[in-house]
Amino acid sequence: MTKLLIYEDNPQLREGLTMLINGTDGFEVLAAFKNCNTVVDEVNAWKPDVILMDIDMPGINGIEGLKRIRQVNAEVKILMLTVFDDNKNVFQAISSGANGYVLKKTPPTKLLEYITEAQSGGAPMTASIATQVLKMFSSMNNEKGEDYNLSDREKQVLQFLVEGYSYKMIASEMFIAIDTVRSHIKKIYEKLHVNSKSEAVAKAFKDKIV
Amino acid sequence: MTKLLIYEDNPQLREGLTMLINGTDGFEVLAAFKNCNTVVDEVNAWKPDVILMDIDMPGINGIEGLKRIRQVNAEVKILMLTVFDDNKNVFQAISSGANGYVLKKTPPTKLLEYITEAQSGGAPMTASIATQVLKMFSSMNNEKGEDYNLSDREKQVLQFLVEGYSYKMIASEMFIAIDTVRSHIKKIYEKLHVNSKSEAVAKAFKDKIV
DNA sequence: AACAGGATAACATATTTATGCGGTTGATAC
DNA sequence: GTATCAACCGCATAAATATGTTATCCTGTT
Repeated sequence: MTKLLIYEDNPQLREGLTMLINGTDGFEVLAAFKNCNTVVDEVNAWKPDVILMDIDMPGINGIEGLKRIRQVNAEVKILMLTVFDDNKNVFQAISSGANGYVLKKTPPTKLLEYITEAQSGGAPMTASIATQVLKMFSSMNNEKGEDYNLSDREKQVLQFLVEGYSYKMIASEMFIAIDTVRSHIKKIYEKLHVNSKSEAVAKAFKDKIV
Repeated sequence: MTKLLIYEDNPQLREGLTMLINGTDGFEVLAAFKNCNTVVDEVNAWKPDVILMDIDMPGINGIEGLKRIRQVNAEVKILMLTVFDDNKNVFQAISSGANGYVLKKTPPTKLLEYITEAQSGGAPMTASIATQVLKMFSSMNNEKGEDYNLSDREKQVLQFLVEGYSYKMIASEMFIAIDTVRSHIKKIYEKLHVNSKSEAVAKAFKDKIV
C-alpha cells in the first residue's frame, strides 16, 4: 500500500487528486493540505511513502517546502506538480532533491504510473521536463561552443575585458597604445558578432571562451 | 508514419527490433545496420525521423556515431539503447545531443511509446536513467553566491544588462525613463561593488545572479 | 615577389556610460 | 505621524566606448 500526502492550494485539484488516488487499489492518501506551513511536522507525523507537492502555492511555496522536508528526511519520495515547465523551477526542484517533476495536465493513469515509478526509485518526468533537463545538462558541460578563432592577442584583450578593465588599463597592462586596444576590440566584436563590451563579456562567459 | 533507422550489432536484437517495429501500425524501419561506419551517409540518404542507436558496438561506438550525426543533423531524434545504466555513458550521450536513453530490457510496448515521445520532442528515459541524471545534476552545483539583496526591479535591470541591452533599450522595454534606468544601475553597482556595466555582467555570471 | 593577416598606431566623431546633484510618490514599519 | 525605502524622474558633465578610415611593420604562405 502506497501512502501519500498531498500539498495543493487549489481545492478542486486537491479533492480531485485525493479521490483519484483513494479510488485506486494499492494507494491511500493519508492527508491533503492547502499549504506547507507545518510541512515538517506533518511528514514526521504521517510518514508517507510519496508526497505530491504543488510548486505554486501562496505562502511557503513547493520548492521551499521540498527543501524543508529534505532537511529532515532524505527517504520520502517527492513528486513536484506544476502548471508550467518553467526552466528556473525545474532546476531548483531537481537540485533540491525532488524525485520527479510532473505537469498538472498529466492524465490520471499516467500520474498513478509516475507515483509507482517514484516509489520504486525512479525519477518520473513529463517528457517536456525531461527535454529541459537534458538541455540544461548539455549546455552546462559542453567543452567550448564555437571557436570564433580569436587571435592570441585578441584573447588576451577579451580576458582583460572580462576582468573589468577599461581600455586605458588594458593598454597599460599590455604596453600598447589605447588605439591599438580599440583596434583589437573592434576585431573581437566582429568575430563574436556583438557590439558592446558587456555583450562580449556575456558571450565570453556563455561560450566559455574564458 | 514514423520512419526509423536502427544501429545494433547483435543480429538477434536487430532482427527482433525490426520485426517489432515493422509489425506496428504507424512505424516503419527503413534500414538496420550492424555498425556506424558510414552513419552520416546513411542518415543523409534515408532521412529518418528517429534513430535507435546501440551504445556498445564494435568499431565506431554509439556515442561516436551520435556525435557524427549531430555534426550534420540536429533534427533527427536519437534514442540510445544500452544494457547498463552506466554513469559515464549516460553523461556522454546526453551532452552529445541524444534525445533519450533507454535500457534494452525495456518492454516492447514501452519502447514504442518512447519512440513516439522522442519524435514529438520529448526526452524519454528509463526511470533508472532519469534518477542518475537527477543525481548528477544535484551533485553538481548547488551553492549560490552571496545575495547582494537586489530589489526586484534591480534584478530585472541586471538581467537586461546581461543580455546586452543599452540604457535606452532597457528604458523602452521597462516603460520607464532612461534616468530611472540610470538610478537603478547606480544602485546595482553599489550593491555589487562594481563600477561598470561589464563588471556587473561578469559578476552576474560568476555569482549566478542570473 | 606577391599576398594575406596579425599587431601596431593615429585621428575624428557620435553615442553611451558613469556620476554628481536634486526631487516626488506610495507603501510599510515603528 | 514620521521615518524609511523602492521606484520613479530630471539635469549636468566628464569619461569611456563604438565606429570609420587609414597606414606601417612583420611573418608566414603561395
